[in-house]
Amino acid sequence: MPITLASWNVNSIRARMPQIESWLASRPVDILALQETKVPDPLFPAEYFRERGFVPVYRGQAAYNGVAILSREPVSSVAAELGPAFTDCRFLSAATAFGFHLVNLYAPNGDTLESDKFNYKCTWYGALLARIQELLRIHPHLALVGDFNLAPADRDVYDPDAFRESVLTDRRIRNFLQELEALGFVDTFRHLYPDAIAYSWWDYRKGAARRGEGLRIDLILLSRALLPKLRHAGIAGDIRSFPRPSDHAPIWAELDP
DNA sequence: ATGACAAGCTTCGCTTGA
Repeated sequence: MPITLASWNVNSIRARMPQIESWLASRPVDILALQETKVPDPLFPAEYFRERGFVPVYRGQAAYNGVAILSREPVSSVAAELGPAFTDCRFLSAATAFGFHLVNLYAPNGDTLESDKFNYKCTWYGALLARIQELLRIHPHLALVGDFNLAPADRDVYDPDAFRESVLTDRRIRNFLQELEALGFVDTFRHLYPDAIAYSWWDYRKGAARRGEGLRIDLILLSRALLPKLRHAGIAGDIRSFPRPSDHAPIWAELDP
């Protein structure tokens, strides 16, 4: 049986419990990384997931950010600190029982190119890159998943001209992905489907999902050592037509055990 | 030039998201 690794920016785990339940029923997963849980740790619905056979690890805060890993098997070496300068909950790494180390990330959006938030996004990505370099030396079988707030190429954007000066497509941000690729990481979906047009996020406004106007900003990257195990990858875009959806779809990859 | 949806907190209005 292949191992299913999935990632989903749920935009509030408490608001999204019905959708999480129905998606997990339609596609059983072995390990699921969540972003934007928007819940402090004491209020995380840990018991709900334990009752359904998951080991939950999570690091959240009120209102914003928040990351979690739900695993069918115990995890170890859990780390949530990216550095003293980063107090927001956007990073969670763990050793899994599925033959790889996992990093779950929720990259800052960056607001506008001129904003302090964009400077923070660049600083954050710099720290992430340093951490990944360290981790990769120790754990060559490394999966890097989450909401990157980064569209790798113009074909990942429904209207590239409209996003030409965007914090999601800016050269400095795309360079961080290229640095990861230089370390040997591969964008699994793009690797399997070089020409596919598929998105993982749609604006809630303007009927963007219905019109097919989205972005592919959620990614599952596998290290060079782990890539030979990749069998399938996909984006569960149909989740967007369900009631009260997240603005992001779950993404998944199947790996050989 | 602007808002449009959605969620949570600052809760009947504001901030943030992407």
